[in-house]
Amino acid sequence: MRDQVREKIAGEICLSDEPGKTIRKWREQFKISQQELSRHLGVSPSVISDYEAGRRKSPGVVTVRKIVDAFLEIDEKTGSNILKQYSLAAKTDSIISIKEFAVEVLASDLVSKIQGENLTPAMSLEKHIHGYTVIDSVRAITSLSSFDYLKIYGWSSQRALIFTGVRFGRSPMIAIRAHPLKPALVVYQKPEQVDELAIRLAELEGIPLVRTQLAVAELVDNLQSLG
Amino acid sequence: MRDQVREKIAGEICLSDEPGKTIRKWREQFKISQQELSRHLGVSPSVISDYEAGRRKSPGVVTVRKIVDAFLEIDEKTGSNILKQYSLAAKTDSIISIKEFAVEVLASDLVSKIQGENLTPAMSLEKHIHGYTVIDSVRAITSLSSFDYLKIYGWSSQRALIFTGVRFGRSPMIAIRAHPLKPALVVYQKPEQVDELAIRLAELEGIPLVRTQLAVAELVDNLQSLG
DNA sequence: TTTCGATTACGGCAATAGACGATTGACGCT
DNA sequence: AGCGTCAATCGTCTATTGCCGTAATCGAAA
Repeated sequence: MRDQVREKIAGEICLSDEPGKTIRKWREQFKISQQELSRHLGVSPSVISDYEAGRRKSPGVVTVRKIVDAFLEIDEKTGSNILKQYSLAAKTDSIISIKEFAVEVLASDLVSKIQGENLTPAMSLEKHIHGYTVIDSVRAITSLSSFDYLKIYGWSSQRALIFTGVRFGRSPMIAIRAHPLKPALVVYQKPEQVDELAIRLAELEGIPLVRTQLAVAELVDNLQSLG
Repeated sequence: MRDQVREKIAGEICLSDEPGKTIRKWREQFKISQQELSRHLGVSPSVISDYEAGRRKSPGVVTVRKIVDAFLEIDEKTGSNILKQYSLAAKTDSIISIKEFAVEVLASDLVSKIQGENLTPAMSLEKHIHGYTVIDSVRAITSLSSFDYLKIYGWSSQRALIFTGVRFGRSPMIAIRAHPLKPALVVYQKPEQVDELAIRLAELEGIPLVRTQLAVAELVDNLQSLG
């Protein structure tokens, strides 16, 4: 990814009618001052200013390369890349229960334990589950950000995600599709009904989708007795 | 797609320790002779030979740009065969239009350009936009995986995501909340109506949500005239 | 108001890029 | 052998880059 960003920036500067302005654009995006950039490159600050002002109509590729590499090196030195900008603040009131199994559990055993009905028979339940998370999906819609999904996944993405308060089951599947990490199993607890689209999305992701009619308390008890 | 290949080649030449060799590599892959390239650029053939031999250690970006554009133009004159072959990413059905701005654009300017109405007045439009993606949201639901979201975001998450085919606007916002990268601006193109939840989700993410009644073609034209 | 840090504008200069033309070499075809 | 095409090498010249230093400007803070 670093090399792709590197190439992207260089390409953009190279192709710009106003390479100086593009250099500035990227420098600002990296939140780097001209002073800092000039120090890093070991040149006078007026050099950077002149480049960005377009004094040089056709900077050489060696110069462009040095500048682009400086952007990346300074960013890495300060540890503030894009992904790390995201807030670490987390809200956990959507997580009803979460547990890592001491011993991995077969998905089929878990489904049996919660008297689950497989809505995606084409999906194998011969998977190993390392843990589960029970999520209040009504709360999750409004209170969970992307980073919170990492909390939901806990230590392993090889887990069962169980959603309570589900009406048609679309929203959880949409969120799962959008997130880079995928669960091993998805369970809807007492949904009003399960939308056909939700089943299709599950199949597209290759994730078994299961329905259970157990109450939340019983569901959690049964899950905690596993592993 | 053409612009991506263009940028790729330029970036590669620019970043190469031996730009001359990289120029030759791409010329050969486009199956263009030095003679043909020199004729197209209106320079002496020895100029091309000198560049490729590395006689110039740091060719200027204007020169690189001319050369790259010559590759593409010559290829296009003969049926774009190489350009098609070397597309970097298959354009998914869901991406109607995508572009990186050469110079960042203010969100407020973009919104004006598409005659947008801000549905989240508490959200500032004083943001810098680096690019946009126009997404067919009906297709996106079933056909886009998490990886494809990275394509949507292109190289900068400081972009405007524009969703067409929106009914209530819930699904796009849910997907955005679930994904680690956040856009700077979300636009719904001619939604049936915008669900209150969608607005709330946008506010929770601190992302301005805008509605536009422009037709897709006009919307894309206006966007492409930016930056 | 003063100070300071950041940025800008510009003169100056050595080194290099951009481009030309002449010459040479390799190859295939007639 | 002669010719055309393609490519390589090199001397040369003009324009521009890469960089310096200096002075001025700007905005924020004291």
